[in-house]
Amino acid sequence: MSAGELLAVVRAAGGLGLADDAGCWAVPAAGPAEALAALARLEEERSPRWVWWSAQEVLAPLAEADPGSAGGSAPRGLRPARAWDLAAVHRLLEGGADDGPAAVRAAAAGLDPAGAPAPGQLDLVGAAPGATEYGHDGDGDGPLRPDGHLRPEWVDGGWADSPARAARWAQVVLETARMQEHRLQDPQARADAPAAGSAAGAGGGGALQTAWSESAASVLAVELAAGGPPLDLEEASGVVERLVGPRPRDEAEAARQRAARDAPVLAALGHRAATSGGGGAHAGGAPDLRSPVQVRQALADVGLDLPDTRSWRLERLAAEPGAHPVLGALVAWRQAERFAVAHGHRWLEETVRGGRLRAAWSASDGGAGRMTASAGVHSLPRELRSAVRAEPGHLLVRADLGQVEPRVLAVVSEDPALARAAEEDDLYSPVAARLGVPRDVAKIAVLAAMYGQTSGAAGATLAAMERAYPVATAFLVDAARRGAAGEDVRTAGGRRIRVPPVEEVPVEAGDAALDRARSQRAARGRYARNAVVQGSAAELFKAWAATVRARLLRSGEGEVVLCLHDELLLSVRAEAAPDVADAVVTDLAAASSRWCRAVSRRPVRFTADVAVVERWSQAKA
DNA sequence: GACTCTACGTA
DNA sequence: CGTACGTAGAGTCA
Repeated sequence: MSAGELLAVVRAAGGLGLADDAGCWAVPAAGPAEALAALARLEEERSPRWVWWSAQEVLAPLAEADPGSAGGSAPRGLRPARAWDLAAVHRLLEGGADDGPAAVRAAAAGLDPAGAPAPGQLDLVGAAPGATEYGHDGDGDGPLRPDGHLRPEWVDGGWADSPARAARWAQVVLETARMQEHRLQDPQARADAPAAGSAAGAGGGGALQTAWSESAASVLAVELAAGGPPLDLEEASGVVERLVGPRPRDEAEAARQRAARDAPVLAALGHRAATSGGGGAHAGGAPDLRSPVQVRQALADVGLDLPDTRSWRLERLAAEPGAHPVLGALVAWRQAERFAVAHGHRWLEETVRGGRLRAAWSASDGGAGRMTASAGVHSLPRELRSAVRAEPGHLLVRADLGQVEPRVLAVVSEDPALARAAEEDDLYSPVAARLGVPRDVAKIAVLAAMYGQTSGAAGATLAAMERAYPVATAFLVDAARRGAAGEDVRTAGGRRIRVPPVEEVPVEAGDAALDRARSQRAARGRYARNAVVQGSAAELFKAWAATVRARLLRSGEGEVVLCLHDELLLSVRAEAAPDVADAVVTDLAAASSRWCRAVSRRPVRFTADVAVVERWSQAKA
């Protein structure tokens, strides 16, 4: 077996099931530590491409069990160099939310997903001994039903719970990967929604590359969950105290603090503050500031009739001469309240453990397949970023992709003029020259084209955009057209973006129904138009992140601690930081040119700002 | 308890 | 009548 050959693995109570092209076998292991040792040995000796239902399922328990993990917060457990994640590839091929084994197998085998066993469903017919239609199956309790679907008893886990059975389950895992591989390279299998780029749509190596990097991102997501951004708890607590006050010792004190925060706003509204004592939010008829309805009414009572109470509206009014004092007070209250509720003391207690921000990470979420994180890690307020701080002996390397979405648009649309603009460090300056408008107008026009914005200043420049970059514009218009018709689209790497079907409206329907249908179609169009760019950008980002991860894995110099759509944050040993910073740029060049070759005919330049910092908040060098 | 609405932080 | 995400509280329905 040479490096990179597929090796399927399944965990079971008494050990592991493994399968490669030569067959399947069981490896008994008394506990997770023994299982980890066995897998680590295989990684060392064979350097395979690991195949699993999901990285999460296999890797997360091993990380927990790693005996070398005591004290350290670096990634633990098995650190695979290569993976094939059936769930990740399934999401790529099919879209949708269900990426469990039953759905994955059904799609890979080209079976009707409706026939797949639902979770918890007993397959009485298939499992019944002597059932005639399955009588030819000499393996009545095997992993597969004669119709090709998985047997529900195996899906639920109970029946694969010995090393020997796990080995047979691993055989199924391997076979499913081969099926996915075939489908990835078969244009017929993906005729439902043509790919954005040319190469991926035509099959070939491009699709495999995407499957590999999406699988690597899946591994990275598990490692981010076990690691994550280092947070200086004392410093973070200081920031929170400064912004929302000291940590309350009990609920009564918390209520007093809330009342104290409310008081200035209520006073400006002409109300006496509610007396403390939790629950009595409406004392003296004062409005509940946390209720948008009551706030709007209260503002109306002082002569401010507003359509809603959004902060940007309040801020604009507050800035006017002679503005009502409640406006400024309310804006300040909103900021403090928001911070207290979303990133306050309770948040610190719940999400910081062992000096790291602990979150659940998903490698491909939402419509477009971006990485997501829970616990508000992706919406960490700027004020807290100074507390994301390198651990002793380490430094942070932060790297941002520059203008990634218009560059990605150049790739997926294969627009030669936009690709030429991407040669510049600042893509928008040649675009501005070509459009004959100032740079900031050009930037708005490009973004508006990608987001489907038609109103305001951007709308006026759209026509110029269309003349200057007809290929890119036509690409976006076509994606929007498909979306508006309720048809699926695909990203550059071939990710299927499911577009919900549009509602049919009978001709005799009233104006209101027709308006609703029109706005629904427009919304679907904007969604699809944006998703092909945003989703393709997510793929490029993950290819880059996977390349960086692989380098850090080989060198042992550090780890990825945060992925934020177009930004990477690494924790690396201090002495290695300058070299790693250089390497991240090299890795982008390698990953982006590989990605461009895989998904299109046109190379496009990508850039990154990289800096070595102690704190995340520090400016790029 | 599950759901929608409003709101707001990030990209 | 610019996209995506996660989160929280108020309010509604069952």
